Amino acid sequence: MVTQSDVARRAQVSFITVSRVVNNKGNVKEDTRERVLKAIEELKYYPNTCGRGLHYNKVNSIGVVMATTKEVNIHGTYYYNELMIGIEQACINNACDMLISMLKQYPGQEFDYLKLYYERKVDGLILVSSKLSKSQVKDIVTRNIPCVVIGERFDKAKISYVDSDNRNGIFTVGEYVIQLGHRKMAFLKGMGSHGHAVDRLNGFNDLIHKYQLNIPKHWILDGNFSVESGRQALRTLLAGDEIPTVILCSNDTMALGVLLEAKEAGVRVPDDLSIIGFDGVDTCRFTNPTLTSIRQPLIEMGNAAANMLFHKVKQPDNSQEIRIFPVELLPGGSLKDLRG
Amino acid sequence: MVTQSDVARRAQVSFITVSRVVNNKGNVKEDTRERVLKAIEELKYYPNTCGRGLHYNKVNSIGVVMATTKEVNIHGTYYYNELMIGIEQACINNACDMLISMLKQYPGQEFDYLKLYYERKVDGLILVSSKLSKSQVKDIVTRNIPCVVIGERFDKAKISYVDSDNRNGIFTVGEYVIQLGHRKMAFLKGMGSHGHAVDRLNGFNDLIHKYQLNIPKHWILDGNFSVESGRQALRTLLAGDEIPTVILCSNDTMALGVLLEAKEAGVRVPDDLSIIGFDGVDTCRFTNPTLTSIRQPLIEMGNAAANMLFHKVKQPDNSQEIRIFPVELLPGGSLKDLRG
DNA sequence: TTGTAGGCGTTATCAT
DNA sequence: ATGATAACGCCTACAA
Repeated sequence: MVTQSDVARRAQVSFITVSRVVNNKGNVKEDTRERVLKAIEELKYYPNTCGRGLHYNKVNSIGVVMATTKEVNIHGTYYYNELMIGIEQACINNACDMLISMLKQYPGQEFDYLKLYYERKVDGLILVSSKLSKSQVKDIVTRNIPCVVIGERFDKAKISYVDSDNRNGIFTVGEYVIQLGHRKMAFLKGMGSHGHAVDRLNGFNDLIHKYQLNIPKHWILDGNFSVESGRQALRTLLAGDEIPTVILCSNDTMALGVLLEAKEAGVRVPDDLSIIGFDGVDTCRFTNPTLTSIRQPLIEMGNAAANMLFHKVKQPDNSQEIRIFPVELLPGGSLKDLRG
Repeated sequence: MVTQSDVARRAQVSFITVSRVVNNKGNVKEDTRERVLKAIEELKYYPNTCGRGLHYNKVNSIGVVMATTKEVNIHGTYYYNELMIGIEQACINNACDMLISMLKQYPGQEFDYLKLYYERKVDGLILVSSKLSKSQVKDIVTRNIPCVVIGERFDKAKISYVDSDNRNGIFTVGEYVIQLGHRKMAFLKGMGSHGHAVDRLNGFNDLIHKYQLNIPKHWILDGNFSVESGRQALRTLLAGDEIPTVILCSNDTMALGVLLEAKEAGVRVPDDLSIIGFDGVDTCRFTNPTLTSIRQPLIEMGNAAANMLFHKVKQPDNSQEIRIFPVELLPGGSLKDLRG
């Protein structure tokens, strides 16, 4: 490894002069400066992050933490990927690298969201869909740990977060669907451990209350965000004596499952059944019919979270910043207008 | 920040004893050990990566470097994402974090592939589709820098790499297409700066030679891997007096562009024109007709590269390891059988 | 303008 | 079994 001392020896100066040149401090004769720069170039000297980090207590990386089990591929999941696109852009603008935590969740074990920061592997954290424990929340607040959560809300603790308006989104889209003449609506839930899945379900319940919809209990279906659980949901619906005119799904992956199953079961979409997804993944545009969905601005959300984080890293305080992003209907062929 | 000294003070021992406990060295009385562990727990002490890194010259992260311009979102690109899924799995198994380089490529400037390693931000590098300079190659070899390249080949220098058999893949699929009765074939190129784009073109040229195909020059089309360049390619073809029966595209994104443009231009797929992509992206399964493509086992490739890298990190040497993965035809509705 | 001394948090070596 | 000391590479404060 090439150190400042190596450079110093070659340039015939003391290592401290090298440090000055590297950090663009003044007080170095132009002559010496050039000799040092030449030596740096020749030896390919790079400042050692550990050495620097020890001093500054900063390493110029931020961490992205997603509490998933070993089976989930972060990079194979649309939701995470879109967020990362936004984070990525912010990192580029802040000349900062992005460390992905490979820590995995195991049942019955508290997930260590803050590890990367405590170890000083990163200067701050983006916590995606994180269920923080009371003690973790307390640590973040009292120790001023720079972090921003995406997709979970903290209304009691002063933790900054970014989220989309899931509840209101489902509600608004639901109202629109009702205007199109639908009353027989099914809802495919996501995993209850995810805050946004809960919010979406709540939005649907809001709808039921406001419009006094009479929805059979078994039309509120359990799902786990997978294609297979979408297929299963449709099979469950078909087993009943009546089927709804539309099914709202808590994510697109499940909606695609419903669509695939419908094709195989001879259910015509949208004539026999309308399908609405949630997320607005690329694939929506290519299915037949195209998939109507609800789009969250994930890229912007990731970007906003990262920018908030960079701000915190520069000026650590325990102020709480909150940003809620509206969702929008992504029109597609899988939703039928029942009027006229 | 909580240091070993803090723990030591609380546990009434010297900081060196704390170090012993943390690293599971022997020579600590069970009694003291427990006192120390308790203090660690209470104070939430975590070893500082910088401090450790300085000593071990290892930080337990590997770097993934993709030389792209600012406009490209790594996490928005199927090719990179699939590779990362494979890398991700290997990282999990090796309890190692994954640092994504946010260094960007600027015209007329040599890309600094090795920065992350020289800075000791990571213990080794995965270089994706990297055009290394002579000097970089030399540095890697002489300094024993642990690194593995994906998607570019090094036959003169002892640099380890993983690649798919692009050339032979296009050739083999081409032979199959010919067996189906096609002779009028167009080819949509990728950017010449990418080694695999060149290999694919070479594979097509092999085909032309072996089967003495008489392909008009303007059926070998320029492309840049984007949807738009796919659309443009079809417009170019349609402007000619004759159109081919099939177009082989250097990636799926362009093939999707051709498909979209065909729909708008009233060209029936596959009756008027067969389309074959390359990559096997998810979207292929959802288009109408489904897209025939050529699949590279990107996940396995990423995984193999990462495992090779971990091996090198553990035992640095300048041995060269090479793995070439076969590609396979991904059947779809966009390829017509012209026989009978 | 340049150099010396000390410390950041950790671990290895050597002493006690 | 435990502790003191030095070293890793770097930077700040002070001295020359």
